[in-house]
Amino acid sequence: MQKEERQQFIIEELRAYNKVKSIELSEKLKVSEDTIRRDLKELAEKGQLKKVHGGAMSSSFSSFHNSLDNIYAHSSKVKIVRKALSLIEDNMVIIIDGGTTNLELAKILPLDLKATVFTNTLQVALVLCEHPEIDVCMLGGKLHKGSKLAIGLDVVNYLSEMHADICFMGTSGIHTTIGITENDREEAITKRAMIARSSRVVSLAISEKLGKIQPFKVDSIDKVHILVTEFAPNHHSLEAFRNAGIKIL
Amino acid sequence: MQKEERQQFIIEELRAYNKVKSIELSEKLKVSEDTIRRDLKELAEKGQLKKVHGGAMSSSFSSFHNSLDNIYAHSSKVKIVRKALSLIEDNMVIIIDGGTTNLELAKILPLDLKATVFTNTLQVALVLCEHPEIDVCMLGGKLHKGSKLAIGLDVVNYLSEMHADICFMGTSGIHTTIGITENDREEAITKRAMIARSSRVVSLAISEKLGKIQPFKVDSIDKVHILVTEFAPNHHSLEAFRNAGIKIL
DNA sequence: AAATTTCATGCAAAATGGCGCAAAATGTGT
DNA sequence: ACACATTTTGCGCCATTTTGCATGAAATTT
Repeated sequence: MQKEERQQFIIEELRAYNKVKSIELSEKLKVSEDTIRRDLKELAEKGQLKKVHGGAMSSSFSSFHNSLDNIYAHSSKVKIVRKALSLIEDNMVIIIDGGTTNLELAKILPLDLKATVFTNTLQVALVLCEHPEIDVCMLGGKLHKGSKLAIGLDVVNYLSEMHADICFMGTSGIHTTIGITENDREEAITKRAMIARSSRVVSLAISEKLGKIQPFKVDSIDKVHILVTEFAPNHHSLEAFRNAGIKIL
Repeated sequence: MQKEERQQFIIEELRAYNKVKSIELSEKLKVSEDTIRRDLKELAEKGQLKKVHGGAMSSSFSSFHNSLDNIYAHSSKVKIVRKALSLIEDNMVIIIDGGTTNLELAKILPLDLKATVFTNTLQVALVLCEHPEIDVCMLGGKLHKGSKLAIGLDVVNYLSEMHADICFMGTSGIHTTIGITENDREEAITKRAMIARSSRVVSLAISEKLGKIQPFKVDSIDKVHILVTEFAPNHHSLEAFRNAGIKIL
């Protein structure tokens, strides 16, 4: 990957998210942070972005905020997806479900990852289109407006004909005895189908979802193999899940 | 392998990937890197690409030149979709295909329009999610990265089970005798399926697509019922299409 | 205040670019 | 068919660019 291409990518990231972090860029682009820093310096001199501690932001956006962390308020989700990244290897078949945490996962995937990804959410699909080595398959069907994801019969039908190595589940509620729950019936059914077609099920859940119960049951707790939260694995509130036989990351 | 042939190949690679590396070209073309360098130098002097360290990039891709003629094209697209709007009524079943013009159409749809819309493009689906009265159905399948739309067997299968009142076709090339053509085979097949399942087919085409021919045939010209361009309906360059029995808007 | 993270600088290794030259290929006129 | 000019190509040599690492300073967090 040459310099110009990298810088082009940085500009695009900036257009999309108004902010970039040096570390994340270096992970995505597989170069050292020094190189990223040099890129940012050059682009800053050309006036194409504004450097800030830890990264850069779109120069037009900068007047409103002056710290990256204001923009990165969702840092617990970033923590989660960083950990989840370790579960992904080249040539996997991956299902990525809806939810903002899963969207963060898609954004942080290395640019050169080779994989086949099935997703029912529009934004995840859009982000993955930027990855040249990933085969993206959109699970089609009636769209749920709020969450911008496809749900219902069409998705379930499609899923029934396939199999994935790993499934990253968005989580509205996860409870040690009740299991996984959702607040929409069709969404619950869709998730259940995803679980059924995956060798491994990973639940990405910010801590506020732990112990929460939603109206519609997705599946029992033993279907979840791995739980990833922003807490350290030995955190006390994860005790019950560990006892339920779930691997904690 | 002749020089011209090589340089042609480089241009094509550039069109496909927007970037090329000298080493890879020298391997693919079985010549020394020096030769490639000389080719790139010549092409750069002719303005057909932009040389960068380690290879070259598509010159249009990098700078604002691109965005400038986007702005120019944008105004004609807005003209087109304004006219196309008159074709839409409440409670219709609508297919919206890919392309930037169709995206403009989606953006301009009245917020209170009641309709069922099928689309295979991610951005159109996202825009339509903001419309509370529109049932949006995403046509799923393997995604074509550049155009961010679902193409291929899955889409065709899904279409075969439905029927729409009207279909807004993105247009890469439309020619009075050759018909509608596309630059991707699967995209062509997908469009053909859309046409087959719609009572009325509308081609939204900025003038530069008129008379253009792409490698893959979608369907014959008599499948198009209505043609919408930025020109006034009596414009001379639309004469041939009117004679072909197409209604001009 | 201490610990961690990020930044700047210098440096060396690796990759890439540029130039001249000679061999090979191609074109041209007789 | 032959000699000669022109173009194209590959190689060697060296300059330049790029990159990663080490070190210490600066900024930020705990």
